[in-house]
Amino acid sequence: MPKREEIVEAAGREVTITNPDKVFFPDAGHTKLDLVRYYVAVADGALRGAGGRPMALKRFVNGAEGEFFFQKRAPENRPEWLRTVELSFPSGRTADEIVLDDAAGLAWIVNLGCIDLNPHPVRADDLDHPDELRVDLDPVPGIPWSQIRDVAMVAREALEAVGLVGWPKTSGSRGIHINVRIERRWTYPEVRRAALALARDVEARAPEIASSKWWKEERHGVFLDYNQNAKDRTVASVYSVRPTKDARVSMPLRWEDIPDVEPEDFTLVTVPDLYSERGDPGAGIDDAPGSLDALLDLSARHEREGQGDAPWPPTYAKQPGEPPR
DNA sequence: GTCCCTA
DNA sequence: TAGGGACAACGCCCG
DNA sequence: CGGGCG
Ligand SMILES: [Mn+2]
Ligand SMILES: [Mn+2]
Repeated sequence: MPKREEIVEAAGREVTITNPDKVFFPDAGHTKLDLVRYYVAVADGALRGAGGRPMALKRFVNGAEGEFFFQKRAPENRPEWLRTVELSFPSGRTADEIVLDDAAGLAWIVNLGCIDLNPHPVRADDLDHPDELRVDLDPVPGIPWSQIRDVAMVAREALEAVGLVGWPKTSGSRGIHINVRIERRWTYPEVRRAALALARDVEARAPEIASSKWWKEERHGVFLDYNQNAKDRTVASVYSVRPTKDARVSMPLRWEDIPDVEPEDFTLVTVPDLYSERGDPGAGIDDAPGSLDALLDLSARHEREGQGDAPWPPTYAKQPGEPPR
């Protein structure tokens, strides 16, 4: 019995899917081909989040329950229509990362074993100026969904206070992400400082349930992970399927729906129908890029009041003004 | 998942 | 030609 | 050297 292959047509191209019947989600029974068909069905929405941006590949070649590895450098053998862009690292090393433009690219990376999409917050034509600030809400173990949702609503108020509009989504795991479309006028360190100022403001508004502290030992409730805005960090983007038993999706939400939804409502099975019947709640994200001026003013105020930079993650060189790590 | 080498 | 092995990120700070 | 953290 030769190994079966399936040719999938997407965006006017034919993409070969090897081992289409391989079970990627044993519990739910979804195959690799199911995953490809999912992404083709929600391609416009998924590409609004991941398209046009360099991305890291997180590969689960043995399915969601298997080991994974990251791959930054695009495979040498790739279709000529697949775009890449060269990223540079502080070490001087470089990587040609994949940039998705259409559903065919989506299908092609799923064939590699990618389950979720992990784009950088920049567009391929300007790798130094993010157009997205990411508010990453990470609950510490044991925190209920109701509290995560409450912190999200506080974050919405804090964003509104500095003239910004957030676009919320379930992370597909336990948390919430709020993406903020911004003008491409600030560098990575500036966007990170803006995210830190927002995290501190949310903690000040809701000190019982929110924390901006990097050290796990000092955290409580929901941690606002400002470091996820450092250069070279990626976040699973909208409509990404996550490697959970039930194939959960990172689902864009309308703010008014947040009180009524649970993360488990959104899966590889349920989302395509929601998408075709109710449309994409994140469709307007590109309409009005915002300014970080007010949030950076808040950061400057924090600095004057004795709250300067906060710790950076491992693998980053010590920054000027950074407290002990 | 794919490539490359070897038995 | 079947099968095994290699390979697929970022790479610093602190005590 | 192990442990920090996504
Ligand atoms: Mn998170
Ligand atoms: Mn995080």
